[in-house]
Amino acid sequence: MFSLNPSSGIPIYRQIVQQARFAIASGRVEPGERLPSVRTIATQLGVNPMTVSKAYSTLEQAGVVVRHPGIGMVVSEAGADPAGAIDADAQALVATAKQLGLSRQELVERIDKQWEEEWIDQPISLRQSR
Amino acid sequence: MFSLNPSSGIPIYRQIVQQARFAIASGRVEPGERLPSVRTIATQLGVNPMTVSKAYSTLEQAGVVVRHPGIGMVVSEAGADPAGAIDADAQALVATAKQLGLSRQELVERIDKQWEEEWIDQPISLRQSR
DNA sequence: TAGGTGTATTAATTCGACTCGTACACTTTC
DNA sequence: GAAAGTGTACGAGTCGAATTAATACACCTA
Repeated sequence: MFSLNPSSGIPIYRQIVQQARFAIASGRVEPGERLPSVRTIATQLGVNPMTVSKAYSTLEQAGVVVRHPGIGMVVSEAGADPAGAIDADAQALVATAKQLGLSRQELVERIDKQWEEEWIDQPISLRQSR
Repeated sequence: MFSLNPSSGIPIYRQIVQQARFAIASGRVEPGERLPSVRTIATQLGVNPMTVSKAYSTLEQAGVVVRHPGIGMVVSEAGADPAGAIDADAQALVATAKQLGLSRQELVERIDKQWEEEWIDQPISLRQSR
């Protein structure tokens, strides 16, 4: 389910977070389902269990999964909503915009401009060889 | 014109950048006007001129000011537009949103939600004692 | 030329991010 | 209760980027 790209420069735990998010956002793993155990992934990827745990903690804090003691990490209902993943970034942007005295309208215009210009980067998970 | 908050944890040169941006965005310094010289600020704040220079370089790269050799840093016309200051953040947000498969509409909705919830943090420059 | 402007270069240092080893608390299952 | 599974708190080590500074330089104005 997970694979690493050592040359990407992206930290291991972030790659795991990202891939889990895409797996969930794309419906490959549905709410209520379990993610593979920390040790399973750690063995597969050849990394320390703590590294995987850190990825899972990040996902939990983001509300994507819920920790069930003795069971594992289960995908939450809200976690299936991909919009949640960008709330942190959105919040930072809004804070800056308000500090600078921008109106909501002006901010949205700025977003639109970026939306048209921005290239779509391939997600890491799709770059991997399988 | 500038003051430091040593306990803020924010790097000196960033504090300078931020305060210059607010000074410009608020109209305290208008396009065509000069910012104080590197050495003037450095002496006032008790920091190295290079630190101030780094702040100025950042502002120049952002298009807020223009370098006039032998004269100093002059506020540019475009620099007065506060929207430019958030482009970098906006771009990051849009990239993430596209990766997650959000539509433009969904992203804007997310922004709106944050807009209503978000508290307005006092800008650093207003926190300072004068 | 004298006095002002910003900065290239280099180095020291700090600081946080990342990863891992170990040991632990907890739940399920038998 | 015992065995085998779950995630994690704690601590240490490593690494690299970010920050700041000292110095010397190129440039422009008057």
